Amino acid sequence: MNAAQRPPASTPRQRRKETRPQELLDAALHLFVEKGFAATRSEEVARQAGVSKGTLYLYYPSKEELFKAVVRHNVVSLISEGQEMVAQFEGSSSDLLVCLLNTWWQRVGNTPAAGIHKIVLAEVRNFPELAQFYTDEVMIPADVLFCSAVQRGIDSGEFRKLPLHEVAHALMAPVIFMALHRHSFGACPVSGGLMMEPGVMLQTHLDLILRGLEVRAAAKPRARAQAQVRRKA
Amino acid sequence: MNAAQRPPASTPRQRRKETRPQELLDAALHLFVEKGFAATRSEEVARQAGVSKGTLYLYYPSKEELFKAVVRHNVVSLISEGQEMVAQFEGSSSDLLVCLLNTWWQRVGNTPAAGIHKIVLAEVRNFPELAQFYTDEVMIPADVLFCSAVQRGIDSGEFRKLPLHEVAHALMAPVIFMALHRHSFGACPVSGGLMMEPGVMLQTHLDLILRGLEVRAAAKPRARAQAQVRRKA
DNA sequence: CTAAACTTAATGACCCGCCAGTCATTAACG
DNA sequence: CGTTAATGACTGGCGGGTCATTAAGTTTAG
Repeated sequence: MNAAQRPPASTPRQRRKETRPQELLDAALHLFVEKGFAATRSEEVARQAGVSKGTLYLYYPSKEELFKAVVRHNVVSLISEGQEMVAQFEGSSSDLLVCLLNTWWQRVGNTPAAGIHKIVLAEVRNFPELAQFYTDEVMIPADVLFCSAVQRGIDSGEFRKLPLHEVAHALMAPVIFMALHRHSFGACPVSGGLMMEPGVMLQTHLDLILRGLEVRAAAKPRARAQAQVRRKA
Repeated sequence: MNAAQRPPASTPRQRRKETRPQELLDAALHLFVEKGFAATRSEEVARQAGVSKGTLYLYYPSKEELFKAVVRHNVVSLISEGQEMVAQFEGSSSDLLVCLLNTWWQRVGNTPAAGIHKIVLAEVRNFPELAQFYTDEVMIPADVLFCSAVQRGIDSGEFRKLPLHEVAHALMAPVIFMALHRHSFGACPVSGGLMMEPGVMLQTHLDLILRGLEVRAAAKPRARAQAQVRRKA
């Protein structure tokens, strides 16, 4: 919307080598999340950061490299933070999961950073190099992080023995999915959209899944229903 | 990949008014899912259907209308099918959910149709008209469908009383999310991708969530952990 | 302390390829 | 021979990336 807000409208052609990269990164994050990678024009990123297109290419050699820089700056660091939390946590594993998901929501889901996943999800097939980059630097570390938290609960006897990756997936999917929607439909001025209170959603989800993970309770009435349908397929 | 496979390479300029729309729809579905809406060139759709670009515009007035036709043809019908299943089902509500999710996976998740959601998720913000269209014709009916299945379980006393929309969300998110990934990273030739067996995933997810929904079990040790974190936020 | 000379951040006009949608022309079919 | 399905060259606009030019800030000379 408001182009060139940094220079107070009276200082064209400032030389500020130090602060440019950060400003470009911020502008790029917002626009990428809003429009997607391919649909974002590099000139618009420059404008939003208060510089010309040429200046942008002075700091980042291509749009793709700019995008990678955005990812590195906004996502990668958060994952190692999470890993530390898992390593240091002292309460029950249920509480760890509660803490992990709540923190994720505050630090990622509720910020533009979550929009990055939307972009990547939609566009990796058109940009194979980004697929490798994002898999290595984000997807795999995040998976490891959540698997280790679940493993902790299984080791301590607090959780049932279930397939690690699948549980991690069931754990993350609803929150990521909600974040995705907030950055697509949620940002559209559509009457009748399915709004959902994030707090209620998180609480309900945790309530459901932690009960599902608990080790007690009589075992297998469910397994039969499952098998029954499977036979049909 | 293989352009113009319909005409046996020796019959240019066939007149086949009846069959063209279906062929164009098929070609469009594949390409939209693979590349996204904006990135798919209309000429390529025509090529894949074995006609020229001009012919495409003879049947659909614009790319956007073509897309809507694809959605109507591939998604909308499936939802009413699901509604019928809920109405007619005679077993327990747990079995209904099992059946619903398994069917969804077979009929949507595991087909190109699921890729449509990926596109929409990523691109609605650039095409506001599509937002309204998809909300009205897909999102809301699907939400109603799943909510009614959960409501059925609550009414019968089989499930705990929990917020409807949120439970429906927790129910659908992991399967839709898996489908999304199969159409993005899953389709990339990336070494080290997080592959997941859909069968195992579905089973684990249902196992978790159905236990979570069950009405028995001592109630609130979890609620406290939740509140504890909330206070921190 | 001023001014000329120099270094380099910043600019934006320009190049080039791409693509949605059009329309005058062509030819299949009855 | 008339109707109309099908064609593809064409237009107009867009956008990534470049590069010769401009000027902000710095150093050196007088």
